[in-house]
Amino acid sequence: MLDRIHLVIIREVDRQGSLTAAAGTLHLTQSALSHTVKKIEQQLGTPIWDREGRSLRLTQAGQYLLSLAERLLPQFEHAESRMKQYAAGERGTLRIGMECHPCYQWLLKVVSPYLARWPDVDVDVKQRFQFGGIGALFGYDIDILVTPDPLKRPGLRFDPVFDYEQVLVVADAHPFAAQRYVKPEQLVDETLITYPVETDRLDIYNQFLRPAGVAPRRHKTIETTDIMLQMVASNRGVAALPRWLAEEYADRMPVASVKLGRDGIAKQIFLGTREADASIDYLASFVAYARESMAQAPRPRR
Amino acid sequence: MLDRIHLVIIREVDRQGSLTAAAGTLHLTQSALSHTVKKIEQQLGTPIWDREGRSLRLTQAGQYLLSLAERLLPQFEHAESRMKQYAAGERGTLRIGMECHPCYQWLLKVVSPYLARWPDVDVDVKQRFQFGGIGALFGYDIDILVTPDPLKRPGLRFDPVFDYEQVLVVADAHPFAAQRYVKPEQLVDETLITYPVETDRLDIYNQFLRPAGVAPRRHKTIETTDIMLQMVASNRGVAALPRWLAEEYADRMPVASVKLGRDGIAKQIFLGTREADASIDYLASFVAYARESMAQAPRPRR
DNA sequence: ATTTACCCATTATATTTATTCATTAACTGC
DNA sequence: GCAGTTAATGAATAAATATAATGGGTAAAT
Repeated sequence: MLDRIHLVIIREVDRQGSLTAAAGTLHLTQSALSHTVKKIEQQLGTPIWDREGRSLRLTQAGQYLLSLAERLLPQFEHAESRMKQYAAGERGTLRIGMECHPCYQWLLKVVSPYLARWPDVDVDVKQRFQFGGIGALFGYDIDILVTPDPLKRPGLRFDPVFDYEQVLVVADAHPFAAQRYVKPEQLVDETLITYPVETDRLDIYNQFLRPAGVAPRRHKTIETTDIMLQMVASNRGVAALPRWLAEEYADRMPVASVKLGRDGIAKQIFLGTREADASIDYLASFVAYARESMAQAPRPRR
Repeated sequence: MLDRIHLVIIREVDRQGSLTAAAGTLHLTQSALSHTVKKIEQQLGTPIWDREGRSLRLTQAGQYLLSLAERLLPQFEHAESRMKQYAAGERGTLRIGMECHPCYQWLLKVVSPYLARWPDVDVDVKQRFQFGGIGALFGYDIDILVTPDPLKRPGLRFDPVFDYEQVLVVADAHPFAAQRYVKPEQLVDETLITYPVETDRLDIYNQFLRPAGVAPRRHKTIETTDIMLQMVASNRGVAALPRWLAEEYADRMPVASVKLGRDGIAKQIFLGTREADASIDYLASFVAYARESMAQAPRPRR
């Protein structure tokens, strides 16, 4: 029977590059590993590695098993840590996935009262996903997904938690700062700074530039909001961010917000959860906190 | 260490309802099971079942482990059958998921030459998904998804394989049969027959009725295409189906197709695959076959 | 060409772990 | 209360797993 330990071995041999090295990290002798490996290959009826001289290379079957291992082992590991938490009388870990760069600062505000209310729940935030946020939700890598792109799918549920307006942030000294709003065409001579994601996930492209058929002169990507705004402040480019975030920075930096188009760009942030988790109280509670935390925020039309 | 066998036990005890019964199906004695169960609960540090008299009830921890088992065990089982196929020199099993009721008949046409070309690949078709087609694809329950709703997500890839027109099928005797096309308003006195899926996945609602703000007098759902068309033939209602499918039936049943709206409703079918599987030749080959099989079909504008 | 350092496979042996048998205790329904 | 089940336990045994010691092979260094 293909067993967890076999997947562990396959993964570890792949990571370490050799049976001997893997034996070390697995606290086994090389001989022991050699034996189990031989046995499992016999049981499966197909080799997992091709022996090439003194090194191993995964066969096609082995590659499949490795991908299986990478997929299943984290779930075992998470289950075990969860059991440990049950044993210790704790409630569990809330794994939050973020698909929305600037939301991080908002998240912090929600998390802090939440942690106070649920002292025995841990919160873990992930920002990188192999198969995107939805994939992570389906794959049980995270329990909650923070995203601006909800995606109604059977088994998933998305709750809007707050509305905001996406605005253009420019230096105080920039001519746009005095305008009531900017038109798409005005950006053709600007440098646009965004987070490093595909352009078709950027609203300023989807809802502003692309419909008008224009593109900025240059497009730079920057990971962090702080650096991004420093660039904007020093007039090296313009950026699109949520208004509430821009206004926070406006207090301490020479930047100003301008509407994107006459009506502005209205956005919403959603929390995605699995319907199967509906009965987990501390999870539902997080959604409730998130909703409340921004109940007072401006609500542009949908 | 939480192991596969433990998940098997948890699942089997849940299915059988008692340790003794589970021991039977697992080919173990009751004693053996009792010992392992005790040991694993010790290792995890938390009970999996509450002993209530002589029956067991899952604790919260146990419920989590059961859901883990239902999620992971099928993957182990599939991996093993796949290994068996490698061992036998076969290529594998292509698991096709269908999210498109009437596509079944089209699929048969693609599968038959495919099976001839890949005699050592098995094909398996699934039509029910716990978390929808996308979830099944992410969760490695299927390898290919046939769907009219592609969904660009990281890690997934969708290829259009054919275009078709969605038409209204009515009885020959029906007044619509003589019209060049029907208008949405004309359906208000009709009974609409569809497959049993949510209305927001039905194009006749999304692209025809809802934009015009009308609804049919009655809405019936039927699982199978044959029965659906017999209902239509006996003038008990009208149905929306692909033109190529309707025309096949028109040869042997008194039914006719009418355009939906002046321009008709253009649709496409996509095959979804995981990008991680790009190198699996027999999988890519299926997509190629699917594409070719309908290369001669009419291509309405996108 | 030879040495050195690795690496994997094998055999026989030792140890640990899983399973069974036999028995007890506890519960359910009659 | 009794017959019929069910789960838990302890000691004995069977089975699986790990180890030590050794050998053969490969690649890089001398």
